[in-house]
Amino acid sequence: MEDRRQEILDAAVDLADEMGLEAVSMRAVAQRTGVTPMALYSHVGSKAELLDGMVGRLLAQLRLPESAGAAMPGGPGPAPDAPGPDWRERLRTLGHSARTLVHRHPWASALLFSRPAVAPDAVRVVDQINAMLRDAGVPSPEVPRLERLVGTVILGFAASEAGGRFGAAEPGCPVDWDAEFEADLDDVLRLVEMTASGKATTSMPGSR
Amino acid sequence: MEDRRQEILDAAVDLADEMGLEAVSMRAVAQRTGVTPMALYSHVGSKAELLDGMVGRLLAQLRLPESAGAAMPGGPGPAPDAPGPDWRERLRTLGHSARTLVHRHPWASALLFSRPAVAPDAVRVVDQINAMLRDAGVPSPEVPRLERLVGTVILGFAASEAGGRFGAAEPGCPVDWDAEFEADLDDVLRLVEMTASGKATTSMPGSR
DNA sequence: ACCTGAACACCGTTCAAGT
DNA sequence: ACCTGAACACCGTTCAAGT
Repeated sequence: MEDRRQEILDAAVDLADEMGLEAVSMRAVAQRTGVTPMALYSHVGSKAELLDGMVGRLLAQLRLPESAGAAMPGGPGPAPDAPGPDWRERLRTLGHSARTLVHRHPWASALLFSRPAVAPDAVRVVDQINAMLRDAGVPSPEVPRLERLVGTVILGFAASEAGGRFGAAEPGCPVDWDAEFEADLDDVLRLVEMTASGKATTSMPGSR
Repeated sequence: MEDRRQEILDAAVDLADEMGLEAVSMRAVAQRTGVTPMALYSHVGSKAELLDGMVGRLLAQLRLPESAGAAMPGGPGPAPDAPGPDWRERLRTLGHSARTLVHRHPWASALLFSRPAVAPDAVRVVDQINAMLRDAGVPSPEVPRLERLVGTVILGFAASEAGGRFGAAEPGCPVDWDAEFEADLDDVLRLVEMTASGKATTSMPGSR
């Protein structure tokens, strides 16, 4: 029964949302689940695994924009020319979803930097971005690098907001963070376009 | 005597370098300084302040590229036309310094996201980047946003490397991270140039 | 297979006391 | 002003024992 594990993970996420990540102890999570601390170890192995599971839950619930030409009504046949949202719109949507997720769970931003994109929920996101970049016309050898760059900008912005790096800029000049994020997304899109159109000098020769 | 404080901070930095950040406890730092745990509180106030002081020490030792037309030999008179390294070279140098610093102190990347750029050592870096962007011709209202974006890309890359987000990409296809960082810097430079030349639509209207 | 209780080796921090 | 020792309320995890 993996049911119990999910229950534990959800309790831990709720606890982090309400009291902060430092309040997430094996003992506190156990109490919230109505069980003894040691009972957790049958389901999560260790605290590190608990934290991994927590970000996994979050990534799983991240709503991804549907890829172009997918999820069309009218039968299982492929519809390769169906005009789904174009890559620009999909990338913006993904960016907004990710930022919203971090707003909702600020404690997650630090963990997202420290866990490799290895869990299926994480590779799902990576694959989505790769697909967008290919649709944009980015040459194949540049796709992985650009995927990491796009992820770094989006995640870095959200982490800077959540962690406080952007905090308390100028007291006399309040910053509109929504608008700034939009402008950053614009810049990222332009970068992708430039790489796609070959205006950028290819600075990544054969990997090796 | 602020001397003792520095001694404590350095002991903590050494401890983090050797054993990781989780080994940095008040008790361990005290032992390394040859003092009782409680004696630390006269100098650092709390553990949070200790961590702040640690990143402060690191930022203070970050070697910044000399700004254009500064530190010229031959008297205190201003030499506004002295050709120091151009903004491109200075930004690359800063990027490499920051990445090298995080390589040397991987534990610092998480802290850099969670502390506002408020300490004098941090604003020193921010001001440097602002100066580079002005030299590049970025319009004034866009300078602060672009400073944050540049910082986010550089810090985000270093944090992804140090934290493990980039870890274990494809086993069959090793990635040259030095080359990737160089390519990312190229992209950032191009973005700055575009903003400077006004090719980018100004997406940040009057704040508010 | 899952859960319990006691125990071990730790934490950050407060407090009264020393010099 | 700076340091000490004891104490408080916590940690993650191991281990033997229960069902």
